Amino acid sequence: MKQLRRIHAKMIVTGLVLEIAAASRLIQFCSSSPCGDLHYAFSVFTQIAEPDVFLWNILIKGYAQSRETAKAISLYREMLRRSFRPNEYTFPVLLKACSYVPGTGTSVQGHVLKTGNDAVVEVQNSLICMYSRSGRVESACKVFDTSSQRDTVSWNSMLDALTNSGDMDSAWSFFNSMPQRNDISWSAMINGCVNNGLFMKSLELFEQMQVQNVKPNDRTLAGLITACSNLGALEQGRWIHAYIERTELRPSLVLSTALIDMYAKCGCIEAARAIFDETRNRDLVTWNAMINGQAIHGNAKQALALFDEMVECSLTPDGITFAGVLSACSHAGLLEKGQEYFYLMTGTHRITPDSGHYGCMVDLLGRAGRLSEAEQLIKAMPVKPESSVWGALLNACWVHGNTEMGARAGRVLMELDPENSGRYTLLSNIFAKAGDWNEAALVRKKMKEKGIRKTPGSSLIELNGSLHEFVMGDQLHPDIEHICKLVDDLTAEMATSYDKERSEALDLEDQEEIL
DNA sequence: AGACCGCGAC
Repeated sequence: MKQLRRIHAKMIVTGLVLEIAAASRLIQFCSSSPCGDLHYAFSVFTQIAEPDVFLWNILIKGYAQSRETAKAISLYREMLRRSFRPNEYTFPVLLKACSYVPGTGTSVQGHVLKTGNDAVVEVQNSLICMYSRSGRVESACKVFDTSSQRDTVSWNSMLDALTNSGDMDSAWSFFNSMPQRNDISWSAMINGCVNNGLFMKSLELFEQMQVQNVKPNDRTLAGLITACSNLGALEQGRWIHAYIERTELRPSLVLSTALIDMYAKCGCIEAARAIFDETRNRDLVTWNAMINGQAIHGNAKQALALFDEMVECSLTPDGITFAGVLSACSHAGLLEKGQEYFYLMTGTHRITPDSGHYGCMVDLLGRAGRLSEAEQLIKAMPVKPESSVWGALLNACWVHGNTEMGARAGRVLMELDPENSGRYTLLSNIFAKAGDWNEAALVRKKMKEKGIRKTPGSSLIELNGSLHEFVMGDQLHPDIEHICKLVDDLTAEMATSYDKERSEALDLEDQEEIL
């Protein structure tokens, strides 16, 4: 930009700015280069008496790409007002902006027809994407079905629209009927599976993709890593990591971030940290992955240190950053710190907290025994509290033995989350703790009547490449005796420092369920 | 003269 300004100055002196060809190059650079400056481009643009369609187009593109969608659209309106005729290059960039501004897409489609650009394949494809992004699959389908010509992009865009809508059955048959597939088709299908929770399926697809000799791109690999995070499939995750190191000189930022998240979620916080330390040009998402990873592992100190470090690097935290920071505070019971961050988030950064943020605050206040403040906070929430928020309060009521508030929270939870057996158990335990055995039994009866059963707890662990699964109460593991002995020893060790109040004896059935 | 469509990790 510095050099560019110098050139611009020279152009003004020589009168070259008035030459539209020269000025165009200047504006093109400012609006599309990553180190450019959109406002600068705009100010040069405004000084041109007779801009051409090309100039309008690249400015609209600049705004659409930098997410200033409203500005992109108002620029387009201005262009029409000044009687410029949009061409085949105008619509693809404009429609990108339209996906984010409700109600604009359909009228732009009208302009496409009126200006005779409806047969241009890029324009048709952009329409499909626009409808897909605005959640209107049927309209996307209609454009696809009636389009005069289709290229690979058309098919891929339509596939993407189908997976976005969650209709994976249609997506499957569409994928199988495609006349040609490239790496992007495969990555669209793999990511579609991941986004719809079909993690195993996505790994299977990757195998097929390799059989067919299609080279995975960054998007494919990022999707697969996400699948591994969700499955806790560390070994597969490691394999993909090794694959990346084998095939790329340095993993892209997106891949590094996905790997950090995967290792953290699979329990390898050190591996996550190692990648984080090696990652250059970390962005907000990278920091968020690491902060949330430390929070998951209960490392409050590290999470908060990372937050400070991130701010020092002049990055602006967002709602996800604070989700990690607050949950770290909540795990460690750091009430004052948590409050500090909550005010930093809402006051300084003007971020609207979601249910998760409130859940952390309710948990913090509740554990500290400040139950009425916790309840007040829920009542003052501008968004509808999810069940987890009331769950945090119910838990606090159990810890601190507040029966009345517990009953109130319990009632809300029976409405909000009637299938969750844990809530019934906790509420019943609150009554039992207060000696109100009638109420305790009543809650249990209601639970039985509704046929709610406890989902058996299960855990998976991968050790030296083989998977060990434990389901609540099973005795199937070959080493079960050894494992139980170790658990007993650990329990005994913990009991010595266990909060006396919480270990208060209830009847045997209750004890089982709490554990 | 110069450009346009498919992909977003927390």
